Formats: sequence, structure tokens, C-alpha cells
Amino acid sequence: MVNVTLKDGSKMELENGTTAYEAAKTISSGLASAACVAQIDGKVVDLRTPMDNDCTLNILTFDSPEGKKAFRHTASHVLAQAVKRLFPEAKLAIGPATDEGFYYDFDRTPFTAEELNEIEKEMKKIVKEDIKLERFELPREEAIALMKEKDEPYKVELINDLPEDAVISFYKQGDFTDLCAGPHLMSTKFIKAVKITSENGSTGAYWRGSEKNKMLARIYATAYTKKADLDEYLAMREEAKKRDHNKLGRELALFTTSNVIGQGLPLLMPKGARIVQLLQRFVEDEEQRRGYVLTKTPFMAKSDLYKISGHWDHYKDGMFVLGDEEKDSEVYALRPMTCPFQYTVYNAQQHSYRELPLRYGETSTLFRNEASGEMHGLIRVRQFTISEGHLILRPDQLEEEFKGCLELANFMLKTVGLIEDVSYRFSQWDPDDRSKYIGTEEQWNEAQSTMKKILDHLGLEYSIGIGEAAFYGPKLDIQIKNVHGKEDTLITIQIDQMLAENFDMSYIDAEGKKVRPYIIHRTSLGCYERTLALLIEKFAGNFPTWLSPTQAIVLPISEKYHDYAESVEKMLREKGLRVEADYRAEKLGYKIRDARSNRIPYLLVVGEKEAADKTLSVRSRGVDLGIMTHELFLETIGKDIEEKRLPVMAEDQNSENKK
RNA sequence: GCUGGUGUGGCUCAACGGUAGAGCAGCUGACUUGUAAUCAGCAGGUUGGGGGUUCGAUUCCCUUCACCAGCUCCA
Repeated sequence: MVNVTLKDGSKMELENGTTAYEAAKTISSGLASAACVAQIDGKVVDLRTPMDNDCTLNILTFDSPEGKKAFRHTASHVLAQAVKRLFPEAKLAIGPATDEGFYYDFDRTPFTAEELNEIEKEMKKIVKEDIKLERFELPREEAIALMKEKDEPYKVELINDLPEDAVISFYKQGDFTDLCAGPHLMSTKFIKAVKITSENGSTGAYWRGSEKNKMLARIYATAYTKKADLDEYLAMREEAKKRDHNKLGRELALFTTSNVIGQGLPLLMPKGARIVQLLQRFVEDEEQRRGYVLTKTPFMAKSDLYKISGHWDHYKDGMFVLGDEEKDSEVYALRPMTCPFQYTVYNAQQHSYRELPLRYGETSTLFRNEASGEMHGLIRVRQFTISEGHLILRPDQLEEEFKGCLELANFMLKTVGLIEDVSYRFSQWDPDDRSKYIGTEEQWNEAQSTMKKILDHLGLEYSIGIGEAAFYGPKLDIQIKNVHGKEDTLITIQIDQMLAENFDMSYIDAEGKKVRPYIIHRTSLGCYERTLALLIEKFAGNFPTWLSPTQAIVLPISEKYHDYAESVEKMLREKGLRVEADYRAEKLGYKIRDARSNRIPYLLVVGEKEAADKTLSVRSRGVDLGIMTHELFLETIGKDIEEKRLPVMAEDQNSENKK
């Protein structure tokens, strides 16, 4: 007999060799049918695992991350089985669970949308067939022989790469066997709600994630225990798509693209440009308040500059080069970063330790020749404008200034309303891929340990991204996910010692010696294009009043009140508000559409009564605020603007509301 | 860069190897209307560009540009 301790601390005495599944059945049949995997002595295992010794047991259902993972991983085997039944020539690669579902990669010509339909039908059939999954292990040679016999070259490669002492396990479900570490469900019957989410056929994915390898056909899908949950997920995805900045931003006339202008070169239209201007003014004013000085440096430079900085050797593919190195005596390139330019500004004068910290800021337009498949709406573009800046520091100022940069970034994120959506990533170099970086191992270790010390001091929660560093140094990246769950860097704070070296930057210290400064390379808000994209998605186009390109619409109910409407419009505009007016009352229905959807913060309807009393009928984001005087309206909208713009005030208000 | 999908008037979509059609938006006129659709009329497209096949191409083929999804890469 074995003593099994359950999650709640209670103990069970069971026959030696009882499986986790049988134990779950003993507890309750409901638990047994909901169970996905078990945790025995903390280790996640199959439900079919027998218990031979005293242990702790925790039965995990779909509600746990481990259960969900096993559930969807089993679903991926169902997918693979369906594909093998319909298209036996497809070779199996890998099929893991993801955050929202799972995928499986096959070596085969890409699947068409119709083929995916057939596959989904076959998957449902396999689920109905209630096929039991069985686990077995084989020694290395036999495992390879089995996969060779089944003509699965990718599986053979995977086995060959397993460490010497690895247990090589397989899972068999009826006519389908797959190399797999598991764990898995007991049967295919639990995959009640499954849906292939790849829409226009399968998508390409490189074998083992390397572009040097063959491209395989990847099928994405998701699975739930209940159809209602699947439907809810799919509905959520549809809703998310409506907020997609690339669709909504075009619909709202914030930006557009043109096939004669080129890829990755979006055009900001008046409303989009206004939002960017508001953000930019806000950033520039705040930086000035925090002691930044401005530079305004050229958009391009001779290759000589980039040779000093290291860009020519490490970043040339990412730059737009003007001219031909072979033929022309001078070759120029558009700037991909501002660092070399601001460093040159610094070097134009000799500096004393007393001058530091020196904080350079520049609203900087950058050009990066991204590969053609990389562009995405406003998120990934070839020309963008960023609040770039470099802080030149004494060593004793590094930590304090780093903190200041982080505070500034967080202040910006709070103000625009994105602070709750970001995560922090400490981006380090990849010591196994030296060709991507300048500098020595010692320099990298030093820069990274300095940064780690600062981050840990700040008590910041962060993840680590190996190989995510810039070519010249480690970064603290502030990451954000778009509406499709894809993560991008919004803000970055970097410690850059290597370019300082390349540019031979120095200051004179208290002893009169020439010393190398520390440099922080940072942004206060991400590039404006990307920030705009995320704001569109965050607010679904309903921007807070301070950011809204149109803050109010004045609508006379008929031509009789045009004069009054016009005077209201003029008055509001003179007060600095962004107003639109439409004097055709017959268009009332159409024109209020945006206001009704809350995209215009204030709708001011004027008719006989308002014209007579010099008042306004105010409606704001679905709420009728009644009739008010001009003064009261100005006060109302002024308060609205201030409260939403200044995070400190907004916080105070929130805490008051809670009381 | 790679794999796949898409491209028809400002927007949403239709048609199909045989003279490109609708709704909304726009313009004109009438109507003067209180928070999502008043009526009538008009205009708008060499079906992304180029080439080919064909008696004839928006439809089939090639090529190029752009957009979308995914991979790889990155702010």
C-alpha cells in the first residue's frame, strides 16, 4: 500500500501501483472526467502514471495551465493523426501547445483552406472514435528504427539530438504513433471543442525556427473542453480584430498607405498627425522639465560615421545606403539610430565632470531598411520618429539617471494609459552568436552585471531575453502586446559603453584626468507611429479627450442656427479646442455616428432654445449632460482633459471614487 | 527574405472568358427636421501597374507593386 497526500492535505491509502487516474476516480468521478494530468511529488505526469511509493498527488484539470497544455497537446496529436489519415505523405515535425491553442508543423505542400476544412472534420471524427492514448518507451536504436520505418525523418533528427540519458517515449492512439515526451490525456474523446484557426490555408514556418532550414506547413488550431468556451474565445478574437489598428486606423482616417510610396511608409493623415503632435509636444515639454537639452542632427551621414560607430559592419543591411561603394568616392546612409550623431555633438566640446549629467534629447526620425515581409501597419515601418536621447554620465550617476529614465518612461505610459499593458525585459546578448555584437566578453559581462544590479536595486520585475540586446549593449525593453497578442518593444533604456569607446568620448574628472563617460541610450515614449498603433487598439479608437483629434462636434438642427453654431465653433477653437462643425442639419443622423460610438468626446447640438439663451445641449460619450452655458461647457471639457492627461490627478480621483 | 492569401469607384461588397453593378459616402436641388439613415437627381471605375494567351480578359498565364496572416528578423 502507498500513502498518497492530496492537495488539501488529506491522505489516502491506495494499492501499490494505483494510477493517478484511478486515484482521481476514487476521489470523485467528476474529477476523473475533468482531469487532464496529474502532479506527483510536484512533477507533472500522465494520469496513467502508477504510484509505487508514498507521494503527494494533485489532479490538474483544464483550468490549470499544465492541464490546458496537456489537453491542447493531445489535440495537436489529433490534428496530426487527421493529417496522416488524409495526407499520408505529410511528414511530422513538431506540434506543441501555445498560449491560446496549439499548432503542428508538417513537411508537405502548404494546405489549402479546403484541405484544412477536411482536416477539421477528420479531427472531430477522431474525437468521436474515443481512441485511447498509450505511452511506451524505446531504447534509442529501436526508437530510431521505428521512426525510420514510418519514414519520419524529422522525428529521427529529434531523437538523434536528445541527450544520451534521455528517456525516449512515444504515444500511440490507434493508427497513429508520435515521438513525444507527454504528458497526454487518456483518450481523444475529451477534445470536445476544436477549431483550426489558420484562415487562408496553412502558414509557413521554418524547421527548428531557422531560416536556413526548410520551410514547413504550420496549422494553427485551438481546443476547449466545452463548445461554449471555444465560441467565446472565437468571438473575443473577432472583437479584437475590430480594434486592430491597421483596420481601425485606416477607417478612422488616421493613416493610409500607397503602393507608389512604398512598403513600411505609412502616411499620417490629419487626425493621426494631430495625435502624434500631441504626444510629441507632451514628451518634449516633459523632457525639458526634467533637464534635457535639445539637439537637431542630420538625417544622413557619410559612411565614415557609421564605420566608427560599428553600424557599417553590424547594421548595414538595416540601413538605406545612398550611392555605390564601388563607384562613388563618398557614400551616404540614412540614419537608423541617433547615437552617433549625438555623440558627435558631445565630442564637439571638451567636457568637465561638473557638466554631467548631460541629457540630450531629440525628436528623431529614423530609417531602417526592414526586410520586405516584416512591415506591419504602424507597428513595424521603415521610417519612424522617436523621442530619442542619450545621457552622458559619471559612473556615480549611472544608477540614479537610469532610475530617472525608467520613471520618465513609466510616467509617459501612465499618462497615455498603457502602463498596465506593459512588461519589462532585460535584453542580453547571446554569447554563442558573437558575430552579432561588437565589444569583448568582458565588456558585455560588465555592462550586463551593472545593469542587473540597477534593475535588482529598483526591484523591477523583469524577464530575460537572451540574444535580444542591441549590437552595442544590453537593454531594458518595455514590451507591449498588440491586439493579436504579438509582442513588440515600445520603450527601451540601454547602457551603451561600447559606442562611447568607439567615439573616444571623454570628460575631465576632478583630478584633471580624461575619463570615459557612461552613456544611457533611451526613449521616453516609443516611436510615435507604434505608440499611436497601440493607442488605437487600447481605446478602440475612442481616445481620451486630451488625445482625441476631434474633441467636439457642433451640430445645428437646421440652417436657421448656422450663425450661432459658427460662433460657438469659433469660440471653442479660440480656446484651443479641436472642433468640427457640420451645418447641414439633414445630415444629422450620419454626422453623429462617430459621436454615438463615443469616438467624438462631445456632441453639441444647437437649436432654437440654445441659440436664444446662448447655451449648448451637451452629450458626452453616450451620456446626456443637459443644457449648459459656454462657461460651464469649457469648465467641463477642461476638467475632462486635465483629469485624463495627468496620471497623478487621475489616481487621486480613482482613490476618491473607491472611498 | 521565406510560405500562403488578397487587390473591382472614398468605404463595404456583386458579377464573370462576351459592352463592370449595388448600398453607403460625395455633389446638386427640394425638405428645415432635436441625437443612426427625408425625397429626387447627378457624378464617380482603363477592375493595383506592366506584359502575354484569346476574335474578345476584371475573369486564364507571367511579371511587378501594395496589403493581410504566419515564419525569420527587429523600435
